[in-house]
Amino acid sequence: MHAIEGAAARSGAPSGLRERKKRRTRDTLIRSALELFARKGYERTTVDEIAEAAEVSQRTFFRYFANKEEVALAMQTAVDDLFLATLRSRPAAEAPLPALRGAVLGTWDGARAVIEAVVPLELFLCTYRLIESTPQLLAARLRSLSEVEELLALEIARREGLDPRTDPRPHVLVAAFAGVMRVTTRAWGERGEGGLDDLRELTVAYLDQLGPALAENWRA
Amino acid sequence: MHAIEGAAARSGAPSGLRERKKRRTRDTLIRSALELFARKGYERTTVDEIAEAAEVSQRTFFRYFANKEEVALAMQTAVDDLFLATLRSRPAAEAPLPALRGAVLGTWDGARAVIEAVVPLELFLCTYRLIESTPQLLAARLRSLSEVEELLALEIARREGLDPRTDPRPHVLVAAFAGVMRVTTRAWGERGEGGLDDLRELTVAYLDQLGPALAENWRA
DNA sequence: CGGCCAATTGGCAGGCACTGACATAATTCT
DNA sequence: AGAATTATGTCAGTGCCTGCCAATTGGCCG
Repeated sequence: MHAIEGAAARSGAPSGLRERKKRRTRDTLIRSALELFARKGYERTTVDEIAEAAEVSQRTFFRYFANKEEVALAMQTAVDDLFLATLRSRPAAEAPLPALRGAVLGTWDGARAVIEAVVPLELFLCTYRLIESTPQLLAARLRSLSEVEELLALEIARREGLDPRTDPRPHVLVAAFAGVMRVTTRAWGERGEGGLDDLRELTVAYLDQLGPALAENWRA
Repeated sequence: MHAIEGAAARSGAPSGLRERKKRRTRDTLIRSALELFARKGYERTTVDEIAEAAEVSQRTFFRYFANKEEVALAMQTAVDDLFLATLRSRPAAEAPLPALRGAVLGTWDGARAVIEAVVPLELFLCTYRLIESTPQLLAARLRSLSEVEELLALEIARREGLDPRTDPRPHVLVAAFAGVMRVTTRAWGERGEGGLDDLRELTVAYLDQLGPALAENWRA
């Protein structure tokens, strides 16, 4: 049950009053954790402190999140889910690369709402930089992204009617695309400041460099 | 001092008798660890067991490796160092993408010697699959690769006489390239069997798919 | 409304990764 | 050979994470 929620938070909850409370507890844990991380750093924050701030026991924390990393990455995972949903809603006629490009830009537009339903945007931005600068979190984030990549490749293969076991193009395309996206968000984070709008602009700029970068002669 | 060894094992050690003993201890720790991992799995192997198998104390283990992940990834790191060295020895006239492609193929040729100086090749291959299938190790591996990517981008920028802060092409190229390499080695690992020669073939096949995958129309 | 069923939570004990501090042993240098 | 440096061992302690069982809570039906 937790696995389902963790992979992709169902939007249409058929739930009653109980589910609402669980969601509130979860959101409170995320908010408490991210605030503590931003204030004291990731490693200098203990799970006990997070649980206490959210007024639950440590044991309950671990029923909502498999480990300390997961709560730190919770909002990024939410954005990833949004990205996947956006890609799936793209017109079937679109070619693979334009579909990915369009989905990513659409995601940056819609991410604000998803984020602010749980935490202030500023706190999300702080967390973003924290992940990049905390080895353990960066590792977990990259692993999470590799899972997203696999889903993206499967979706691209489905759109094109290909068997991803036979044709390597879906995986190759997604790998190259995801690599560029990582570099993009990384450069965005290093700029220190800048909101989601800046990220949108940078995404366009970097994606447009893919062709030139693969060209043989860079002086041309 | 450990940081230096960890980042890139110096080939020309100006060492005496002491350095040799340290290297022996380190190699023994790696071998003991990888054998235990292959036999019992990564999580079911404790650091105490590794230390005991190598006949040192647990505390000494942590003086050679910052954490349990690092010993599991030690051989991959050695291959990464070889890859960087191979790229640096490429002719300056070569364009970026051919240089990367040539370096990777050269690395697969030379990797055997580097590996077998420490562990049997078969054990390395086992470890490879273990990393892919162990979430914690995969995360650490991906983070390590992202550091390699950064060094690659700096080297490409240097070769082309560019400032990587101004021109995004080095980072973009390396990101796309590294993404394809990840997919390649992953597909190789999923095939279950196959040695380094098969990996070499697969690398060529996947890299040749980069252009087609980025093309607009896949039916052409 | 009362009470049963299922799900959520808390508390406790314990394993394991990892670290700092200090003592001991081994190398190297003079 | 003795002094200085460096590697190693031991010990205690913190923090992440898990299994287990008891207690509480929410949902449902008679």
